[in-house]
Amino acid sequence: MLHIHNSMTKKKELFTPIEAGKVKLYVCGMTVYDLCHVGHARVMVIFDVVTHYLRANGYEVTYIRNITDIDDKIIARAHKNGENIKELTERFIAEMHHDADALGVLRPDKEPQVTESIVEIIRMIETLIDRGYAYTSKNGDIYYDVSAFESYGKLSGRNIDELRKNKFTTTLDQTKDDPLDFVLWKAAKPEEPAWNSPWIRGRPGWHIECSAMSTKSLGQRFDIHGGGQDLQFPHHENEIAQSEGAHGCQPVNYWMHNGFVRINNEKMSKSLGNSFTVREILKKYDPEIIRYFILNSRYRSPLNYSNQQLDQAKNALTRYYTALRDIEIAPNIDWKNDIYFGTRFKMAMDDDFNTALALSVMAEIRLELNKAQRNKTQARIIYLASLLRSAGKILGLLQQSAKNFLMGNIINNNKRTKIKTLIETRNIARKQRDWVKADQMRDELIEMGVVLEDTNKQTNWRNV
RNA sequence: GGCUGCGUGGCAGAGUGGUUAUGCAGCGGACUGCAACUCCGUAAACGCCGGUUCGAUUCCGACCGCAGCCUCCA
Repeated sequence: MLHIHNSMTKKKELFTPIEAGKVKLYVCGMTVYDLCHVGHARVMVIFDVVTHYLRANGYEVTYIRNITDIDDKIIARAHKNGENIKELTERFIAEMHHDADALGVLRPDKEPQVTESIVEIIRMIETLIDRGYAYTSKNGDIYYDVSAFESYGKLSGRNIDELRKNKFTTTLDQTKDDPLDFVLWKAAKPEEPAWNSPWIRGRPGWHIECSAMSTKSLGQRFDIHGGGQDLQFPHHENEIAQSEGAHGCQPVNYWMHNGFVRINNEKMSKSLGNSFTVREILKKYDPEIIRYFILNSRYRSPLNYSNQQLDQAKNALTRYYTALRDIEIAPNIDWKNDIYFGTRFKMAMDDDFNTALALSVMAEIRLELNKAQRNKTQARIIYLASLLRSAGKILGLLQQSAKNFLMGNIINNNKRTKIKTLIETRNIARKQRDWVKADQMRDELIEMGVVLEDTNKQTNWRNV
């Protein structure tokens, strides 16, 4: 029985979909003006696992992750680059897909873009005006009237009066009736992209697009809405105000917010200038290492980024793949049918997607697998290795060939040949009990970043 | 200032009112020509102070420290 921590109630709740057997999931995706950083990777990986797990439980999942392709920062970046906005956003959408693919993140079922949803956005704003939740300001912008929405603040635990106090001390926007009101539609400056509307020619505000796109893709009510913790306020709060204001019903049943990635105990973010792009990390680490690193802690906790952490993840994965090396997988073996490990894996995942605990079960499977290898119990070896691959599939781990993970860095054929030659020479020396020569060969390989493992049958090698 | 959340062994990270995961690293042993791999064993923790309790790391309260949101942000 799957339980999900609902940010709205701050409790773990039994998951019950609106429609039996189906799950509608919406996740706030990227604003595309730069490369993905680790924080983006975290959202993508987490909800990829959520989707995998729901599907493994037999749900038919519709997974929507939007792309914000028009906003102030995009305009500013395009201007700075001297680049066309469309070119810029298309470029970074492609880059995002590149990173997502590398990380083994499946594409969502749909990735709606704001610029392709203007009609729906305008329609929703009209509804909000009709229903008394929005007004036209003096300068022609359309604002949401927060005071009209009684339960404003319920998701983030804000008190409207407290918020007002803070707002008054900072900015006072003369065009708004209330400093808390937020813009739904705003006038575009001359060179900015703009669309015709019943009001001023302009473009949508920041929050309305998610309300419009989730409605467009999933309907007025859906099961799960996900995103980073920083979106809880004001973005998701405003989304609720918009959707509920327009439709008169609660839009989302379960809100899931993932914790931040931190670096040196500080939130990683572009504005702080302390972010690492996925691309940078991929230069040094296999993408699966990033995935393991992300899934080794619970999605709601903060995640500290450091090279030491990635190295630990790398060592752990090396041990998994070492255990899996040279074993044929039986594809019909499914973790769900395993009483001992499978049940505990499921219990972990059922507990609000406790991937860290699920990984500890996988570590136990690995131990049993290694024991089976020592005992040479062939059927058991195949079973456990298949079990490991099957469970790993939910987490998007252990899906590549062991050789690829362990030896993949060295793609240069000459180098491979040299490694092979050195190993052969060394093994001849070993037969002749010429240990000095044999050790020379091995040292030379270590210099090349290659570690040897002798077995009775053969000598295996892998990258350091 | 307001509102959240957090503080677990060397590092990372689960979890629990009593038997105290897991990973990486360490130590001892087995295996090995020596290593590596692997296995066996081992040590080590619950911020501080009170309270509740037969018993608290786990519940409650104060304190200290940290992070986040309140402005763009995954």
